[in-house]
Amino acid sequence: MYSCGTTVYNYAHIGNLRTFTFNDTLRRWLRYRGFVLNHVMNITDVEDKIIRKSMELGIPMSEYTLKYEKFFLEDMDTMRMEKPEKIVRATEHIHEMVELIETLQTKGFTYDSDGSVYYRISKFPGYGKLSHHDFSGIQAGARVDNDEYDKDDARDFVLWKARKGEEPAWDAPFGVGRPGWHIECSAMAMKYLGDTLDIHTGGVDLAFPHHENEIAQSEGASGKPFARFWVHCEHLHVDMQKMSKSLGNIFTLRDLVELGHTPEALRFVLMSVPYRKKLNFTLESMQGAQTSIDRLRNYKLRIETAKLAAGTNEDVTKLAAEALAKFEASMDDDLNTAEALAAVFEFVRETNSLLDQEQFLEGNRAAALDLLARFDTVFDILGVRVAAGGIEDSAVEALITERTAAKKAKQFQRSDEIRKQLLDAGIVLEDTKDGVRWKRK
RNA sequence: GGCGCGGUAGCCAAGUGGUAAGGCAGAGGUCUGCAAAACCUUUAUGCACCGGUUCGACUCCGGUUCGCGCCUCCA
Repeated sequence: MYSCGTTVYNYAHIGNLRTFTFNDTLRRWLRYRGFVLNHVMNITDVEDKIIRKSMELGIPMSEYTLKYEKFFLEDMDTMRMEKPEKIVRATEHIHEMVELIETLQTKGFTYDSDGSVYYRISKFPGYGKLSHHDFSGIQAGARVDNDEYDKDDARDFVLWKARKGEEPAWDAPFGVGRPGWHIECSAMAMKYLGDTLDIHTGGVDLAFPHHENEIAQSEGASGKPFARFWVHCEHLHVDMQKMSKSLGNIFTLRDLVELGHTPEALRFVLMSVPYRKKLNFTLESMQGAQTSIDRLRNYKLRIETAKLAAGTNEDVTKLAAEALAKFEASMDDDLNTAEALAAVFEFVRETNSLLDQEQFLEGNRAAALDLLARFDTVFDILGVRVAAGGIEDSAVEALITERTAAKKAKQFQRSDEIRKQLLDAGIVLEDTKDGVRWKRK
């Protein structure tokens, strides 16, 4: 599997993060179903914006890109995304790109213009198939180009850009310069995954022209189908509109954390809408997501700690089996995460009621926990990360013991004091009929 | 203009020829020394509008309307 990664010229925004969370969901579900993955994701670390910004700052391009690559990988980690088996940088595969361009030259798919090399789209009949673009009405050379490039056809795209000024460049048989964006993915995908990949993913906006161009390059060179499946993640919108600088509605993970939201809440929001649908992001939905996560975590805690009567309630066994079946069927159905989530919530509500009625028995505990564990294999939102330097579990337990004693002696002032002290340390107490339960906020 | 997506309760949102999942918010309740937390119940005679097909349509067909995206870099 190959995924178009990010261009490291700035912090990733939540739209980028949606696509990578989708990659992660797909990864995890394939693994859940027993597939062994070889997942490659690229990092674009040479490109117009990067060159311009690093030159403005007067620093080497790699210094600039490494900084944002680091932030990006940190964000992936914070969002609990699994790392692809390989993460590859464009600048470390210039040789492969040059070779691919040479192959295309030999096969007559290219032409030179002012030291740059272009792909001649009219040589590739299937162009436009993936994105349903019909170019039959466009005549070669009909469009009046701007001055920047001298192309024979508006559709043609650059494979190798001739060096301009002091920008970073590499030697190649066709002149000093740097690779075009599209050739990066073709070269790296084929190097690690062969001529034909099983799955190629990316954001919808990449379908045209990026993926269309990848197909033209790879299939032009190899003569074989490039990808068996193309899977595109729809965009995330903010308040019904695409994020853009002019609208000022771009959020990064760091922005949300500063507003007091958790990364898990974002993960939940991103996963609550199937990848193929547009997702309308609102800050209100972040709040709702957190409440939902807390509810699931409370349920898990309840199942783990409740005092249960011996025996097994077959109705619960049946409910758990049905919930798991629905969860798996939903995920199998083109990763319908919304339905999968619904299956779990339904089970939680039903079994919470049974717990209230003491109909949930000791023998049912394992099945419920197994469902949650399987759910969390994919969703990964139940585990709480303990902040470094936080209060130790044993200290919490000791204070709770003291508080319980104080309560028994009706020293409510002291018990409330302890409750407050723990709350300040991020520990929430819950008095239940089975005793005191606590959790980290 | 070309191609495509979508309009489902206050909000987010699944579904799809057989009579509306789920979450959040709201309302009511249970528990409790008080709280907090938690839990439960409840919330769309109707799925943008009009017409058609059908025993039956939110779901199919035709039309209308509104919103959005791609067609240049973009996850």
